[in-house]
Amino acid sequence: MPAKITTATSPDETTLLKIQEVAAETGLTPRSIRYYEEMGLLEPAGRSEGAYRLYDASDLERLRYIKELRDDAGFSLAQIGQLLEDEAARERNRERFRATQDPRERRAILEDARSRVERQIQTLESKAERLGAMIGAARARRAHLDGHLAELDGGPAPHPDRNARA
Amino acid sequence: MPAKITTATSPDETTLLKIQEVAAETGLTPRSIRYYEEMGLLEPAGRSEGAYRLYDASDLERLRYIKELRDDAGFSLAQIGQLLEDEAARERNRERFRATQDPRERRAILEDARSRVERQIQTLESKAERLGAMIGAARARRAHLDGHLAELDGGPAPHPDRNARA
DNA sequence: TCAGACCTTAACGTGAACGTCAAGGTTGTG
DNA sequence: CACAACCTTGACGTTCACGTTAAGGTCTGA
Repeated sequence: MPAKITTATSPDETTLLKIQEVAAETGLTPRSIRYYEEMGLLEPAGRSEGAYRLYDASDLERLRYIKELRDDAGFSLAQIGQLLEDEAARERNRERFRATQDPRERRAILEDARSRVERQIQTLESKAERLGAMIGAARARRAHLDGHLAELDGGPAPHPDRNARA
Repeated sequence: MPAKITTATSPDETTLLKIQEVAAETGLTPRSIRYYEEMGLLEPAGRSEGAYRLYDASDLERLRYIKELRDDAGFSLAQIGQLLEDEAARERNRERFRATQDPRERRAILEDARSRVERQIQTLESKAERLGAMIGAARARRAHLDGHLAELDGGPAPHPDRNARA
């Protein structure tokens, strides 16, 4: 029997992984995973009787998301913590939402959630925008080179400015 | 007289700045600028008689580029070093290009330069792509919330899936 | 010419994000 | 039940990207 759960939320015990398995699955190291927990970025779904950390599918998802934010977006763990905190608030709001029937309250909850997501989008988009500008500059350099290459190929008709986007 | 130059390349002495001025201009600290030099990311255009570092316009440009790569793209200084090394190779190629008349050699130089820029673009684009995916996911969440809000507004006609992009 | 603001190198300090090692407990397979 | 392979919690080490301080040289305006 693959380890009993001490937590209440045990959806399906076959889906629970030990830390090294999670590491293999996510490409993180066990140390990093523990460190993220230490930094408050996640809590394992449960613990075995012997206090082994046990992770479920949503934990994996979260860890992959953390890795994306770290590697792809280049955020610090502190920033990631902020983003995930907003995520957590979103979850709590879902509860509050289901708990009430009052449309006015529901609207408030939804709008709060929306503003949080909006902020995340803003954060990501500003990064993407600046990255896009850098890509644009690089493409311009490439276009310039292409112009010179074409110049070597055909006649010397530079027509100095074409091919702005890929 | 604002400091004599010890280097051969002195295009216009009025454009030369001391490190603190460069710091104010670029938003970096003097320490960071020296550290980047230490890491081989740039050399000041010249030195004063008393060995003060003196920077010209192209140095500022380079430093701003470094800052962009660091802050916006989130690259490590090592990665930035790679990108700038390619940049440097590009410059050397420009010299080699002007030095020859042979179309075959010119073509080779241009194509080498193009492949370097292409690599830079690939690096940046892969980052932008993954960032874009994350933004897409966030937008989907926002759309979901918007759906619920509309549901509260008008009649309960969810139509669950619209508004994929901003 | 000289005071004060700036610069130099050298060296040590710091926070983030882990790596690594030690000492011991847990699991599950033979 | 033995035992290898995993896990636990410390605790200390390491790398990166600087910050800070020390001891001294340089620049410039009054």
